[in-house]
Amino acid sequence: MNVSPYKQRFILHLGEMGSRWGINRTVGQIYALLFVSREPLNADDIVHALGLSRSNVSMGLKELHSWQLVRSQHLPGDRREYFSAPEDIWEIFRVLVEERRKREVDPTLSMLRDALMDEPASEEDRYAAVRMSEMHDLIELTTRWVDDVQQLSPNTVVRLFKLGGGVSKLLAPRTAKNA
Amino acid sequence: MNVSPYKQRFILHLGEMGSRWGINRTVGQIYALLFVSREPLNADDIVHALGLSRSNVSMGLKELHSWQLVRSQHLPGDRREYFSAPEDIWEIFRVLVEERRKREVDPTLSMLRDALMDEPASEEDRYAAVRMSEMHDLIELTTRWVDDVQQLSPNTVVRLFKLGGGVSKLLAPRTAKNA
DNA sequence: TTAGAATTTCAGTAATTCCTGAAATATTGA
DNA sequence: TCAATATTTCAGGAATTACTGAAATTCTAA
Repeated sequence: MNVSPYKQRFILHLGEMGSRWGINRTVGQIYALLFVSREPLNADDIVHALGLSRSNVSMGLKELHSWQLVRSQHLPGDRREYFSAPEDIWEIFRVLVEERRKREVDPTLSMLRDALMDEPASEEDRYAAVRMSEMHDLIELTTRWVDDVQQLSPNTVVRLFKLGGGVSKLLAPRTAKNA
Repeated sequence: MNVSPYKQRFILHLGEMGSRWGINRTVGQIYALLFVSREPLNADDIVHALGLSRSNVSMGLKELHSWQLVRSQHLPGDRREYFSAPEDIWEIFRVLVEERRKREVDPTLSMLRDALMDEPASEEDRYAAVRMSEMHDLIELTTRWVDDVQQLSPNTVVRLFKLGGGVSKLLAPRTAKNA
């Protein structure tokens, strides 16, 4: 169908990358198509643009919805549902980070928390406990920081990120307390 | 075989999570086992501990090696190869971030760079170009920042992360130039 | 060199994930 | 309410990925 070669390249790439992420090829393609489309699309538009079956598109949109990566709306005088990716790239980024965390990090964090409640029964297990708590603490530190930064405005985040490693100069010199 | 229930829980969990990451269950289990083992293990140890086939363990270790997540060494008077996960959790974290970036982000970044060299041929493509460059810029900003922070000492990173959103107070007030 | 031990490769099978078409369900304008 | 249109569900087949055992290769101590 009529997807320009310009868009096509992007769509095919995100489809391939999809499998390296937790999503499959067609879900990646559907998202890519919506991302570069100025106007919202209905399911049949997507079927024709990408050559997928109607049911596959339905399932793909459902999955993207569960990731909160697509919005749906109705156009006046048309009873079909129209889909689009949110405009704001920062919003997209935020949602993506949050959803990946929910799926890939949180379960491990809570499993570690639980497991560390148990008393290790042997020397070996004591070592395992140390390792697991190292992992726990690192994950917790990182996710807390991510939560915190999510609260800042995009502008602040941009300035912060541009500062890069230079930010360390702003930190108070190390003391016995926070060393 | 003799993996304590304490460790078992952790190993099984990381196995399941493996599939949400880019690795499969057995690779996840092998890594988990090494991570909580004080002593390096040889391939047969792993076979017995996890009940996998010898060839599967061999392939799994190879994959972990390609991720730079395991080290191998030889013990005196034993010609078998012994495997371990690096001690330093920060080193592990750094490697993980770097490898995932290499696999999941860099290909997209360079694809976007390439694609954006082409002249969009229509109004539609012009919109696609804007979206793609938004994506490009955000990825570049983020990965550059990650590179930068990787240079800091773990201690500095901990202090920085603990600061969380509070870091914004340290930034110079917004000016016309950096707004 | 060579025999035995350690490791890797690989073809075939098992398991999982993906995708489709058909049928069922839901929605809405008349 | 009904009929037309839109959407979802789902069983089965296609495609992909994971795993195994057997054979090939590599390594090393004697």
